[in-house]
Amino acid sequence: MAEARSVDTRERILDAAEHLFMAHGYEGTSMRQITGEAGVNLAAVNYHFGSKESLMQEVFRRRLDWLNEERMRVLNAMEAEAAGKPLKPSQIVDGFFGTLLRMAGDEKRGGVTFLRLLGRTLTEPSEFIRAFLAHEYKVVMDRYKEALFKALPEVPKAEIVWRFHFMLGATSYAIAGTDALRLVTDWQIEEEDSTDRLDRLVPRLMSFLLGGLRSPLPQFSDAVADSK
Amino acid sequence: MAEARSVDTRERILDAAEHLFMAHGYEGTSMRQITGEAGVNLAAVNYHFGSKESLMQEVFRRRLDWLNEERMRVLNAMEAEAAGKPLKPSQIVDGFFGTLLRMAGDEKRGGVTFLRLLGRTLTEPSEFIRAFLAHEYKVVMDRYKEALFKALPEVPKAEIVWRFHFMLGATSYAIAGTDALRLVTDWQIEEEDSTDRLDRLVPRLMSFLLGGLRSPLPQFSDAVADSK
DNA sequence: CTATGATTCATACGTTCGTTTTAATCATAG
DNA sequence: CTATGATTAAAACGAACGTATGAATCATAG
Repeated sequence: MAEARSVDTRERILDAAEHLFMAHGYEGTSMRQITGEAGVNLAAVNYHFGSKESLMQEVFRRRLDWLNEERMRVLNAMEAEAAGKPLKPSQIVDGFFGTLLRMAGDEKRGGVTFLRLLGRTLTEPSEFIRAFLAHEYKVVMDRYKEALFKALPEVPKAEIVWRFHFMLGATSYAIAGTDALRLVTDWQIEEEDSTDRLDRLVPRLMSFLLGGLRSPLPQFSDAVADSK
Repeated sequence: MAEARSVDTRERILDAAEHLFMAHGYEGTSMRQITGEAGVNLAAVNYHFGSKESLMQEVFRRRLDWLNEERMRVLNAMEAEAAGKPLKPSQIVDGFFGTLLRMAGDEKRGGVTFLRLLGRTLTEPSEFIRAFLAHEYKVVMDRYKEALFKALPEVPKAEIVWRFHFMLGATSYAIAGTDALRLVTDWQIEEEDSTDRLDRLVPRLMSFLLGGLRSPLPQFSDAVADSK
């Protein structure tokens, strides 16, 4: 079997697709752009992946498989160490979001490009993408939610789920918008080079997420006089 | 001038476009879908708006003009009341994000549909949309950032800008993902009807945002031994 | 060296896209 | 009632899309 060339071609296509999907979105990227940037023939995508949709899924699977396994490894290790006792919220948050962010420093795992793609894709309208991501994420997400339930027994589960959701959003923006929202915020802050910025983003975001997660519970205006 | 029909048509197109852009994204929505749902002729969009891009801009302008003016009104009123003294962070956050969220309860102003569209679009890849939104947002954003700088004089400005960014992300997800991430999180929480959910979302999110905003400042690992 | 299967290539297919054109229809002013 | 300008309608445009086809090219097994 002659796989030497095809592996190269596959990888080149995945890299180009990852980059272009990040920059222009799924619908906004054409097969001709992808094969053009990858320097391969137009038909190569359908030959190696079958379709554009399958290519997109493979782009994500290539990175998410590792990420989710790593998250599982980290959580398992922490829970083994704790020996049945609840984990600290900061541990759990770091296991889920910190692992993700540290992935950005690893160019072998896609670096910031994939992280930005992921950040943007979580709000992507395309149905099949959301369904695919939901499926890929579900098992890990459930484990981390359970850990949070255990770590914060006095907080209603609904509240924890909401705050997990908020944390996802803040993280997604922190990644995706590292340059996207620079336009909006205009920054005017002392410039840091990108690796430096990433190093500092982790503690910055982590501090914000933990502050939000441990914030006092909201008081609903109908808390006493409940109408229904 | 016979404007009776054209106003109806314009509005019908804008409503359909708002809904479809929210559901399938800008690139994922075709002119034929829009005119089909609006019940108007295909050529009507180009007649009334000139192009698909201009239509998209008009969809946003119709809502954002009011929103940003309202945000300005609220901020001006609060600052007038404070008479030079710094505002409370909770006031500022509520003025910016609370105003946005309460817009969702106002069906005349687009309701949840527009809010979801906005949430998703802030991470939209299309260049012209981001540029347009940045332009529309800049003035208001700057005023609110200044207010936060004044309210939190002991916090470095860079940190405030980052946290504003994080808050935007959390809010965006809170809106856009009200059903998008239901797949991912699987919820399994007691179901609330949608108006009830929105009523409760505001204090929930506000509590999270304020917790994050006022969280202890992050400690950078190189804080003491600075290499450069 | 040749045969074989994997891969690459140029090219074309059928659709759908946003936009444009030209004619029909409408509301209203004179 | 008729003329006029605004709006709607039907049809078509070229371009770009994702995909499929069949021949050329490659690496390797026998």
